[in-house]
Amino acid sequence: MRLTTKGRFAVTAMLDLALHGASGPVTLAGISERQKISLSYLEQLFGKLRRRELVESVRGPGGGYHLARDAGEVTVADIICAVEEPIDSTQCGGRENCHDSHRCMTHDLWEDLNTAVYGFLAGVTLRQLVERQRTKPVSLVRGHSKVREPHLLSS
Amino acid sequence: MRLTTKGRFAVTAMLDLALHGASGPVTLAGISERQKISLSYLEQLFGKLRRRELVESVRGPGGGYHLARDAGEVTVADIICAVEEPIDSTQCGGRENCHDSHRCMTHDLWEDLNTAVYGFLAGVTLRQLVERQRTKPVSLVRGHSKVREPHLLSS
DNA sequence: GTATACTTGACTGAATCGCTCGGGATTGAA
DNA sequence: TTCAATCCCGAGCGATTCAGTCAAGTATAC
Repeated sequence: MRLTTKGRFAVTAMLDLALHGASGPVTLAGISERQKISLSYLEQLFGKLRRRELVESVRGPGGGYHLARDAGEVTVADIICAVEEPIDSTQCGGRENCHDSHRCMTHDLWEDLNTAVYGFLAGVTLRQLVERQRTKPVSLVRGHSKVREPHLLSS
Repeated sequence: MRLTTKGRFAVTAMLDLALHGASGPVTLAGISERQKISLSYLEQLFGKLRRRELVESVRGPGGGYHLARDAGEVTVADIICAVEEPIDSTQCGGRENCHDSHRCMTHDLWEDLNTAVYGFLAGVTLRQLVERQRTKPVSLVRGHSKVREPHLLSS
């Protein structure tokens, strides 16, 4: 599990899709304008999201994208895994080439941390993000010194 | 908060340090050999770890590195933040250039996810990893019990 | 003095990131 | 039937980061 701005773009775009998807397909041009993400870059990202069956496309005029599943069935982990390059999590590969007493220490350690982070993000659904976005209208930027929303953590 | 193999190398190296630090300073050459990480690359990583005051160095023959604090006071998040490049978490920067109704949606969303992941990793200490490594079969890191204040994650 | 070990900085090939460009293919509407 | 909107796809590009090398230091123990 890798975390870069690429994943953030994808999550942002999916959230936009969920927010605007009520009235028919959402165009990438719209997302591009609202979220200030390059249209061509969005096309790349949505190619991956479509291949992972997180979104479905409607071609032709009036077309666009819509979620392939209910927002409650799509997690942040799904989205990030769809677009991020896979990380090569092992150098010993769980195979033969680690011999000494610290065999696979690296592997186990990182795999566990990885799993934990993944599990965390897999507990956050798009629906949660949508609701959080709707109930918390935008005012706070800097004054946000509060502890984070508990429902994001409890997963 | 970015997650790549670089952070994994650093965590692995710090864990090795914690495991072997009982009998004096640990040399990078030793870590390199045990963990199969390039010595020169370790030098770079430990330069950053030292500047962040996570480790201290002892020069000369018999020298090496040791933890600057108790293993229970060093978290995985500390280590990763020390070596990973900072992610530019905003394009609107919380400033003027986001005008429409979705102002800062991106910013808030990602910052919250970021904070949550950070908080999770900040709940895992080096000591926990050491103990888990020593008593092998213990299941998991999952014990991030309490919510933490998200003070300084933005940089 | 010399060997050991940390310290620093420049550099490099490969990969990835974020993005552009130029073309397609498909479809609804005029 | 034509046209425009929209998705689809691949090549390529400049910048950055990754992971690592190389070459020089400086400090210290012996």
